[in-house]
Amino acid sequence: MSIVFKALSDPTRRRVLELLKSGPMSAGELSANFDVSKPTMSAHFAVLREADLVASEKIGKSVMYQLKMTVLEDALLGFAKTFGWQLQDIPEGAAAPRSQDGDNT
Amino acid sequence: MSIVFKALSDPTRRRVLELLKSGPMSAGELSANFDVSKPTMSAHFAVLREADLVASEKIGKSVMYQLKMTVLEDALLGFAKTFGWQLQDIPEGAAAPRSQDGDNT
DNA sequence: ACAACAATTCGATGTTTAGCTAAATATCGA
DNA sequence: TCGATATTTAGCTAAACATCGAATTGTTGT
Repeated sequence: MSIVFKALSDPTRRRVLELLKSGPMSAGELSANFDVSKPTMSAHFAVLREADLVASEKIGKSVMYQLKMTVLEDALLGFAKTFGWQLQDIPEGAAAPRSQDGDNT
Repeated sequence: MSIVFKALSDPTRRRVLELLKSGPMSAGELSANFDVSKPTMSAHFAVLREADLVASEKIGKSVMYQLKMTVLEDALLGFAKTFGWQLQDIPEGAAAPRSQDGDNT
């Protein structure tokens, strides 16, 4: 659980997860969204892999990354529960309060 | 948001928050629950303070710490929302799946 | 004033992290 | 096999963290 929170404590990694929300993406495609070197991104991927938040599969020259939603959900839920909360899916059409991201640092 | 997750990435700090769930406690009382030095605990408190997860007030010789539930809730919620989840209070008498804590490392 | 206590700050040490460049590895197409 | 492309590994620096014992600050009771 600590390693999941540690993985989430970096904005780059959180955004990687968010990008993966819409489907699997290659390391290269993901990297293109950030202003850091490929090796640095690779290190971030390694952290996410170690936290088991993503699965990786080599396809041809590329490595595809896929979000492991349930792992993320379970970690968050596990913690939330100790504070008397539970997670619930927001219904599809529920006038999304558009990702009011706020402080992303 | 990063600093909140960073604060939560340490089991000692998570347990401090959990202890504070049941009400305010002094630095000393909190420290008594852990097997680390006072200075180390003090550093953990500082991290929690910086993340605004706790409020501190000096009362006599002691410093009382109080959990800032709403800050914790907002941080968690803010992140959960980007993944299509929302937080909900678990109803009081809801046969608590007793804090099945699991991996706490 | 002073001793006792609570908590924090200080200084030292070892570990981890984010970031870089350069080099190595793996795969594909010609 | 050669060259191009994609990703990771190696090796490094600088900054951040965790932890401790010792010293310091602030408060209370005598």
